Amino acid sequence: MEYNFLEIEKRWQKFWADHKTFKAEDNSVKPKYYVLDMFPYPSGAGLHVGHPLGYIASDIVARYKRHKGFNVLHPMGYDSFGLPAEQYAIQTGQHPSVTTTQNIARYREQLDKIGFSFDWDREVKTSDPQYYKWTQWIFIQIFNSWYDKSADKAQPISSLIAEFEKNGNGSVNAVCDDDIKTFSSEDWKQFSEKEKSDVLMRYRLAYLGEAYVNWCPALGTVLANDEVKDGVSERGGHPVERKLMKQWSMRITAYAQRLLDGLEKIDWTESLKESQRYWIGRSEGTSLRFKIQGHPDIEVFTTRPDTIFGVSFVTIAPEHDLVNAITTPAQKQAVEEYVIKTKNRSERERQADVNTVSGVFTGAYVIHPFSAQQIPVWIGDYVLAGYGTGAVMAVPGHDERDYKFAKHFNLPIPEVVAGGDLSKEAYAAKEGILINSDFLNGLSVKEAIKKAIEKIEEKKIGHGKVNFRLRDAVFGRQRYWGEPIPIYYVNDIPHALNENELPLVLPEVDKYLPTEDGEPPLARAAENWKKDGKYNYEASTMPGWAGSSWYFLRYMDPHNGSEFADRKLMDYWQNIDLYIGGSEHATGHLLYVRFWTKFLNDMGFIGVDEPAKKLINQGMIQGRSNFVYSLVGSSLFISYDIIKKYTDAPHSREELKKLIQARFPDIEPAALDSLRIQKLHVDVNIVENDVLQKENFKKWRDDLGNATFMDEEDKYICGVEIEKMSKSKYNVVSPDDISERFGADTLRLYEMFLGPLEQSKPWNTNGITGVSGFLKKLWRLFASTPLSVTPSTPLSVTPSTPLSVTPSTPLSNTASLNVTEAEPTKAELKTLHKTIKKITEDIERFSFNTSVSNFMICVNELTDAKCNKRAILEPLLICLSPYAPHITEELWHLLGHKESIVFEKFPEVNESYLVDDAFTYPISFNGKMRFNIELPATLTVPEIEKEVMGREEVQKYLEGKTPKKIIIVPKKIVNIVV
RNA sequence: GCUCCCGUGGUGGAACAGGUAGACACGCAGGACUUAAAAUCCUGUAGCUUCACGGCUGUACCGGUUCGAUUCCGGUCGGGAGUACCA
Repeated sequence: MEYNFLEIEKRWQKFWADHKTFKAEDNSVKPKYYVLDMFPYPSGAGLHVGHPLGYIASDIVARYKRHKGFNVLHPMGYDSFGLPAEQYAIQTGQHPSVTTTQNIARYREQLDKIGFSFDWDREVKTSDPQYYKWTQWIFIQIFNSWYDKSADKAQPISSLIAEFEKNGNGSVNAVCDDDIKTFSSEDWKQFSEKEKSDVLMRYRLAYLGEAYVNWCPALGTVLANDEVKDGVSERGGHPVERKLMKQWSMRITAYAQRLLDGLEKIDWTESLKESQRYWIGRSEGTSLRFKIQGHPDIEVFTTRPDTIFGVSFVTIAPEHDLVNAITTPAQKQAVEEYVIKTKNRSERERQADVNTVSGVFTGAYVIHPFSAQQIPVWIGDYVLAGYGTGAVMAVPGHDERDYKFAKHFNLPIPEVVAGGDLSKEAYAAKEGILINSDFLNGLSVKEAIKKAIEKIEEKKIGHGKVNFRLRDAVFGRQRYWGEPIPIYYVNDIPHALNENELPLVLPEVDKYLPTEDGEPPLARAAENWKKDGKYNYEASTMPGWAGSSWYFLRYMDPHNGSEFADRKLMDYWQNIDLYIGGSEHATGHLLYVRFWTKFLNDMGFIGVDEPAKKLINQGMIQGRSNFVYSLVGSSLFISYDIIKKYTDAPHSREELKKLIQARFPDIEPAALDSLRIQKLHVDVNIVENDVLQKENFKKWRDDLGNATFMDEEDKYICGVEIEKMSKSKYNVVSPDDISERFGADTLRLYEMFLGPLEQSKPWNTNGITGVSGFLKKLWRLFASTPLSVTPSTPLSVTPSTPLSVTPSTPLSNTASLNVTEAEPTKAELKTLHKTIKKITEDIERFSFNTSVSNFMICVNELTDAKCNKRAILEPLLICLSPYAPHITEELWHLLGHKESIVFEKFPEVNESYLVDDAFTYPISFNGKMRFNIELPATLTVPEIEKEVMGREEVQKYLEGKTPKKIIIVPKKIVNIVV
């Protein structure tokens, strides 16, 4: 009987699908467990071996938890809106939905071959109108809300309107735009409809507002901060510039503090929490107003109010509102030139040379609030318009950037905190004693900060303030392939659609490009794409992160047509117990999904305020590229080991020439003469253990048919480098190929065996024979005949057995196996229970690589013991089934079971089998090992001490001296300190 | 620059709470079976030293705490990830 994995895996995958084995129950008395993978964007390239890594881990946990008696929710879906499908559409004219559907089908086919236990009935696709109907609905809820600081939660906008009508906005404590004028209830009632709408817009959590955004001209759209890396777009790498635009945004800043606090109670990795903390960027400081003759005050934010007497100038951003107003006629030209210059610099240039100091004097002066001195106002692009107030009080003595600026423009650098050497550099440390600072003199920095805030508040020129680095999230995208924003305009006033008008379905367009006058592609929609036939819809669409910000909830009730999900179901499933995905989503998706969860919780739609209790970032699997070395001008390929030997020094190159000439006399003289060697990527699929398969290589490309090889012992060795897995590098390994050659179970085990889940590592197929051999060994434990007298009769197990065989009538029967009903020995029970214990611990702490090792140890021991007893093998199968579901299911049925192994209870550890009769203690003196003593394992610590001290060898070593201390670590060691 | 993570054999990696470092696997070497190959099985495999028993050195480097450190603390070097004029 052979282990025919291809036939077995296909058959069981079909069985599970037909029987809906992995259906999650909505009404269950069992405890729930929700394991979720970050759903993929279905790209055209299909899956490579790196993609399923996290899915395999989550699948193991899901299957394990089922064995442990949990009702498991383990769904999968697709984040199917996105840029690549749209760009493909622009090039080919093919509708993105067509490409997306094809890609999804391909993904599904590949996923199915790995034997995942997903409940496919719950599949969601963000581009499905029945899904994005509810994305739009949630958008409307956010649009119809404002953030009440007093209650510290979102509230319906109707409550704000009621307050305006009653009392105006005087006592409203909201997170909103910061330059809203105060109005009374009478004022409010006088406002026109448009004015009312504008005012409300400044309070809404989803709002249309003017803001500096990341504009990407090449993509023709705005991008969120997390979609921009190093000044270029994350997708495509196009330059990005700052642009003032009217855009839909989300007031995520309202949730900054709660997003920060929430991190404390969730089990995510420290590094991930750290990057979210950094992204949110809370800083405590003081807001402070400087008076300026004839103009509104200039407000600054500082974390160092203690250095107030060290201020020698004030710097404002080039985009600051007051730039034009305060500039004196004499400076007007210089300022204008500077402002235009900085505006034209792309964000990337601006970031690239952060060390170049630039700025210009406005000619204006502010008055120092305490010393009453005149302080010059400068413009500098090191001050960012978007952070704080866009203005800083410059303290060159104690801030590096101010220091550089002052040095460059020869401005005074007063010292107000003792401890540094200001002739060399700024002293920015927050320690030291204040000097030259009037009422702050002699205080420590900490005390001075407190005192300065007191004085500032006393003078009513400012107050203590917390600032966040986090900016509101731009929500509109000038793209086609996204959710339409459910807004229409009547006389330029935006209105949200009603629930019964959803979904607002994405209209057909003739082209997927912006219109000639720069409107987003949706503006190309036919004339009749209008609300009630006359009102224009919003033409921008939602960003990629909209659909993924709540999908974990939709899985709980994916087909609900009347709500985004039923509250009862959401209360049962709560939130994700284990979430697995890449760390690249740390400051994007993972922040937005927390934001929406908190919002939905505020509004009472859901009962949880964090989406995931535990999160694991799986590492990236890199590609392992192979190279061949061609002699330019010839068809000769030289093996890497020869290249390595002969290319370092010039004289060895001469030797190489001679060598080539000796072995290949017919070589083209010109090629030999120049001896240029070109390194070329070679498809890793025609390389085995870094040895080139020459025949396949010749067939790989047409021009290689007459390739000749120079190598040693007929082995052409390829060069190796670790790179990102990509088609162009010919280093993509497809999971399909691995499954075909070794089986899906082997693929699953090997991906886990490769190393810790969270670590990035290169894919290397070389080691796979280890796990493949392990499964064969396991099979032989059941099917071989090491003990039996008569070999098992070979049943009709031809590999071509048709799939129609229903697994409830097993392919063959127990007779074909060689498993006995004999009583297991103590040693066999120990092997089994040791394994159960280790595996349980391994899974509970997500250490999948060690658990694979532990299975191998177990099977090795059982093979050595020639153990083929049912009482040992059956529990082992259950333990292994989360990892290698197909082979275990097959053997389980061959053992005569009718039910799927999926529903079996996970075996419990019986500790009594693990207790040894005797235990060997290493005895050390002062930490140095000397010898071992065997003692009964049941002894208590004092008994061990007594026994050890009674031994002749110990006494001999002590030579009559009394030990100072005896340290006994039960089951480990006895250390005697002399 | 800042923040976080990590440095263990030829390789991937184990060592979970400070207690016999190198489990397990790959690779390599030798052997068995075979006409041969594949497959399978057995033995060895950190370094130095010893005929051998054994001994010594070893977890990037330097130092500390401890009877005992891969593990804890301080410093240095090297690698990776995130982030970047955030006042």
